[in-house]
Amino acid sequence: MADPLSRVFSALADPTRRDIVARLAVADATVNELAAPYDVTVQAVSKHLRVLEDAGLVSRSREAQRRPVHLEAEVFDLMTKWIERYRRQAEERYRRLDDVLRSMPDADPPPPEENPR
Amino acid sequence: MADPLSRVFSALADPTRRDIVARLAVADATVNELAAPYDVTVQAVSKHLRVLEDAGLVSRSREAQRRPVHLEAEVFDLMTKWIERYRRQAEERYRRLDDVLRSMPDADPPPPEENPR
DNA sequence: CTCGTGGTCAACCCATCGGTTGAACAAAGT
DNA sequence: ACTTTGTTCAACCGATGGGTTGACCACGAG
Repeated sequence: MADPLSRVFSALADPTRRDIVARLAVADATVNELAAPYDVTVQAVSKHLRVLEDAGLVSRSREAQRRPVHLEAEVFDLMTKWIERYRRQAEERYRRLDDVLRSMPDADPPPPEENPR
Repeated sequence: MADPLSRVFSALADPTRRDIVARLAVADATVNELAAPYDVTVQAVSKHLRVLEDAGLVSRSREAQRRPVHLEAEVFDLMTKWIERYRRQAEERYRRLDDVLRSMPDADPPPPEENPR
């Protein structure tokens, strides 16, 4: 699975990984610190970090024997760009459909915003 | 994997699925139409649509024996909200770090931005 | 009623994923 | 030099994911 977008999306498809990102947004942390709250082994968390790193979401520097993990914000843009593009397109299409319905000879009463949100 | 956010992210972690979304942003389509461009079976595409549907990205209506697929834009917000939150936080943190560095009395030569990006 | 057509369900295959344990490596501290 | 602390590597395990084939169901056309 080479492509960057897939890597980012699937990296964030895991709750633990998202939580790690959330915590890294507050402050850098080491693997052990990150692993503490979860009841999985440190190795498991290390693997998670590897995934995040491969996705470009995170970087590890070296500082003594510690390896502080740092959140890399830029990659987010990749996603937001993709998402926004198709969201806009879909909404645009929705708006146009709306216009069409509105401009329709009132043959078929348009279901009056059936949307019980 | 119950939580909605995970479902959306992992739904979009697949290139084929993203492509389907991209095409549905232009116009609704049936399963067969959607399957045409790819060299996989219709069943495979049907499965993809199921995943997208479970993620709330897509809805299938019934129209004669056809089942047109429609892109649902709202779910995107879930993602963008999540992403934007942590991106802002990370950028904020970066900005603050910058300030700190700038306001530092040049006592201890701060490891001069050891960050060979 | 029967026959295409559009779509799904079911069972299976193999690769990947999240997790484990156990060993190894790297850099202090003693 | 030996030990401790932090981290990763390797091998394995069960579950899930994307794909297949083959049967099945729903519908409209003849």
